[in-house]
Formats: sequence, structure tokens, C-alpha cells
Amino acid sequence: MKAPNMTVRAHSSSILKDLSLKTHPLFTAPSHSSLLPSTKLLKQTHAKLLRNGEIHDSLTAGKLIADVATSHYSNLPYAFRLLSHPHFPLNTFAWNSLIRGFADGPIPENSVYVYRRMLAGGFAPNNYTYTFLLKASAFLAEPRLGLSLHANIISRGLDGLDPYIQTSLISFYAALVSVDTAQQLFDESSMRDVTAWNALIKGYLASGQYMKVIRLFQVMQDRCNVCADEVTMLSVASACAHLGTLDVGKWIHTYIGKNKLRMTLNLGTALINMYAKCGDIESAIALFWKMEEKDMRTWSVMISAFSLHGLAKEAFDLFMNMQRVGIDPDSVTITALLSACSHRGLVKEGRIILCRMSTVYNIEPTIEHYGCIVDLLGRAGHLDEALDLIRKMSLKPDVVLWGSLLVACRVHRNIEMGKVVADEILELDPCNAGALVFLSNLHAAYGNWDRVQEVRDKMKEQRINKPPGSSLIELNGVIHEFLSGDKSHSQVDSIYMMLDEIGRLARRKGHKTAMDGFPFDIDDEDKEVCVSQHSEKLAVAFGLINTRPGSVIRVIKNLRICSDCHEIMKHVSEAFERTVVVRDCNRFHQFSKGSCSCVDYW
DNA sequence: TTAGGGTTAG
Repeated sequence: MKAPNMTVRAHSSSILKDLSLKTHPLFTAPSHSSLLPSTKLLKQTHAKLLRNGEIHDSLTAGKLIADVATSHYSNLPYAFRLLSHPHFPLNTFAWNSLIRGFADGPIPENSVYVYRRMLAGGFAPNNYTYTFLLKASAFLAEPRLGLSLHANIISRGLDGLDPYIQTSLISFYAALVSVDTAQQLFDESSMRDVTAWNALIKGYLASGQYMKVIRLFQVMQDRCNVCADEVTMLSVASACAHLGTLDVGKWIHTYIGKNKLRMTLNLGTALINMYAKCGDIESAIALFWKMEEKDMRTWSVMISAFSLHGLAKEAFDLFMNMQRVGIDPDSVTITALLSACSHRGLVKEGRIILCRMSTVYNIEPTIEHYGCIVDLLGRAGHLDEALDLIRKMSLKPDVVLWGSLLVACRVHRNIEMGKVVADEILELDPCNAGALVFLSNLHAAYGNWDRVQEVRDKMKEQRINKPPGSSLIELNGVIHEFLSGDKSHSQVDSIYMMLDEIGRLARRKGHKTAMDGFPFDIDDEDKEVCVSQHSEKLAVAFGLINTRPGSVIRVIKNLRICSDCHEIMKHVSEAFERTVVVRDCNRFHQFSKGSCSCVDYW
């Protein structure tokens, strides 16, 4: 296959030319007394080879470079000096070893510099050389570099011969260009082993095409007779977690056991995450305690699982437990903990965690941490404190951070602050749908219909839309998706009849449609119709029709559940004697006997 | 004597 996008390739040559060896604080050669044991040994070997003259033997010298370059990245300048010595017997293996060392180190662009020196010295790169360089280009998030390397691979006739290069290219295209191009390369490749499949599947996972991940996993085994391995299962488990498909998730857990795949630390962690994200917290807990080995990620995943399910106390207990067994939290652990505070309104605890971050845990707060705190303070009604925190923090606030505060302003009906926040958002992102809708509703509330029209026109002109609400529900391993007001499902008539029935039962219990956040210039009746056909209601109606009485109905929603749907779900759980679990973009809501696990705080 | 695919929060 030819490298796509020739225009990019034409000017990408500058990437290979305008480079020099970059330094890094970690590259500073350690003083003699602080030499790592292995470094000391390497220097002794070097000295010995110099003394006995074996350094002039190309194979021996190459081995020394390889050992030095792959020992620790602080030794990379040492390896580079060795290789630059005028009498050093250079060979491709030595060059590759140095490229490999730099590609895995803190400054991957140095590997490209070494590659350029290798070419200038008249050495021909081989198939090994490009696997290291393509990895470096992925680390550097530099598509032009990868495309340029692909061009070199083709011109040297190395494409299509080596499965390692093929997979490296698939992986590079999936990560930095497009998964479609990766798929094209994969289709044209004659060597589709499990690693190539894994690279492709990972590409679909990274691009958010989760159903495709599961489909590919099936095709790979059923039609192509390739056995999945632990790495495949990691991607499939992650796709299940995103989709919330518990049945498929359970099936892959069984598949791992049946096919005797190794339950690695990473795979166990991915499965815990899958169970938690699919709403089965009990299985997540059971697997967590069953795992003999747990690393910081395993603990963090479990803490965030508790957080997602509104179990803040359990999240804090586990956090303490984690430290007791000597595992330090990282930035993700703290995010999970702060998010647990947010879901339960634990303002005091959240403030303490923020204070301790840099002093006790040695973690500098990032914009995400501030996001959690702003969310926590905002939801709890401490709007002034949240705004003050944003103004005082050393980081530049982003749209997401302001967005959290805007949601809080809407919930607590602080119109004045909401206006200020919406302006801040539009300053950063003039097309931000959330801020524009807020302003439109604000003008409508004051009857400024001209201004409303102005905002609406702008949204129309720029084709700005809020993402449509979508809900997923799994039935017998098949995922059914519903959009708001969806009439495309084959069971449309019975779904809408069930929806009417739910509405009747709810009204009998005194339910009145809650239409918060809706444009004020739509007729009340229209608003009611819109709300009554929200995607999660359609999914639950479908679930009620198609599942046996008493079974749990699980729905995954892409947006935050609205107040009306939240109330309706409570009625459904009571009237139909069903547990309804809804995962919205923030957390889980478990409705049972007329109430929700979030105790109406979300 | 070197190589490809890896889960987590927001």
C-alpha cells in the first residue's frame, strides 16, 4: 500500500532534517558515587573491552551499545558518546539499539536525530529500525513523522514483508491518522496475526467505536480463526465498559476462563472496571478482593467504581486501605476520590483532599481536579466559593471547568453568575452549545425575544447543536439504541403504548412533568411531549415489554438524566416492582421501590 | 544480539 497523503510527506522531510540531539535533566550523567549498579558494571565492561582490544570487534561493540542504551535512559548520552567515537566499529545493530533506547526514553525525537545520523553515515536501516521509530512518532503525536517514515519504508522496499512493520504501521495510523486508513492497511496485509488484530481493535476502541470492537472480536475468531489473547480481551472489556453491556462483559469473563487466558493484573483491573461501569458493583468488588496482586490502577479503578455508584464511604475506606498496604495514590486516584465527594455533597472532605494533594500526596492539582472541586462546590450551592477558586487558581480555566459552574448556576438558578460564566465560556469557545442555550433561555426568561432569536440564528448559521440524547439497553446480547423521540424501532407501537401507560401511572401518583432547562418559547404541551419521549424513557419502556417480571432493567445514557426522567424512573420502579439502573454520563442511579440510590442529589 | 498489540478519571 502507498503512504497516503503525499502532500504531507513532501514537507515532512523537514522533520528529519531540522533536528539536533536534545538534552534532558534526566540525561545528566550521574556522579561516580551515585552510579547505578548496572551502570557501574557497564563501565567496567567498557573499560575491559578497551583494555583487551575487543572494542574493535563490531559484534562486541554493538552488544555494549545495546546494553548501555537499554539499561536506563540516563545512560543514553553515554551510549551516544560511545557510538560517536571516531574509532567505534559501527553497524546497523548498534544504531538500532540507540534509536530503540531514545524511542523509549523521555525525548523520543532524539531517536529521529540518531536515525538521521545513521542515514548520513551511509548505514542502511532495516525492518527493526522502523518499528522503534514508528513507536517514537506515536509517542510524539507527530503524524507527519510517521507518514514520512512510511514513505522511507516503501522506498526501501520494507513494506509488506515484515509483520512487525505492518503492525507498527497499523498502530501508528490508528493512533495518529485515522482508523479507516489503519483498516485499509490491515485489509491489504497478508499477515493478520493476533497482534495485528489487536492493533486494529485498539484503533476502533480509541476512536470510540465500541460496537465495532465487539464485532471485530467475533469476526476474528469465527471467520478468521485467530484466537484472542489477553491483550484482545483488554480492549473488548474496555468496549463493554463504555457500552455498559453486562451480558457481553460476563461472557468475555467466562471466555477468559474457558480459553485459559492468563488473568493478568491489567486484565483483572479492566474486568473490575467493566463490571462497575456495567452497573454490577457486587461482581466488581468480588473480583477486586479475589485478585492476589493489585497495583495502584487496580485500587484506583475500584475507588472510582464506588464513586460512580455513589458509595463515598466505601471509596474513602478503600483509599485508606490502599495507603495502609503501602500504595501511593496518583492523580487518577485523587480524581476518583474528589468525584466521590461530588456525588455525595461531601464539601468538607473535598476541601481537605484538595489541601492535602500537594502537601501530603505530592500531587499537583490539575485542571481535572479543579473541575471536580468546582463541581462539588457548585452542586452543593457554594457558587461564590467555586467562582473564587477558579479566579484564584494558577491554571488557566478551560471550557469544561466553566461548564461545571454553568450547570451549577442553572441548578441553583443563579442567573447573574450564569451570565458571567456563559460569557467566559463563549470567550474561549464562541460556538459552545451549552453556553448559547443557557443565554437563549436567559433572554427568553426576561422576554427579550429579539436576543433569543439572535442566539438561535447564530446557532443555526454555525450549525451548533447540543448532542442528541441517546440511551442503550442490552437484550439477549443485542444492544438496542434509542434517541430522544425515536420512532425507528421495530416495536415502536408497543413501546409508545407502554410509555403512555407509564405516564398514566405516574400522573395517578401525582407526577407533574418537570421541564427544567427547556426553552421558554415552546408551548407547554410541546415541551411535555419532548420530555416524555426522552431516550431513557423509551429504553425503559422497551425493557419493560421485553424482559421477565422482576428482572433488573439497565440503561446507559450519554447525557445527564433529566429531573423528569429521574422522577418517572422512581414511579416505574414502584409501579412495576422493578429495579431500574440508569448510568448517565456522570454516575449510576439505582431506582428501587420508588426511590433512587443517589438520594436525589446528582 | 534488537521489533509489533495493553486496562484506569475527566
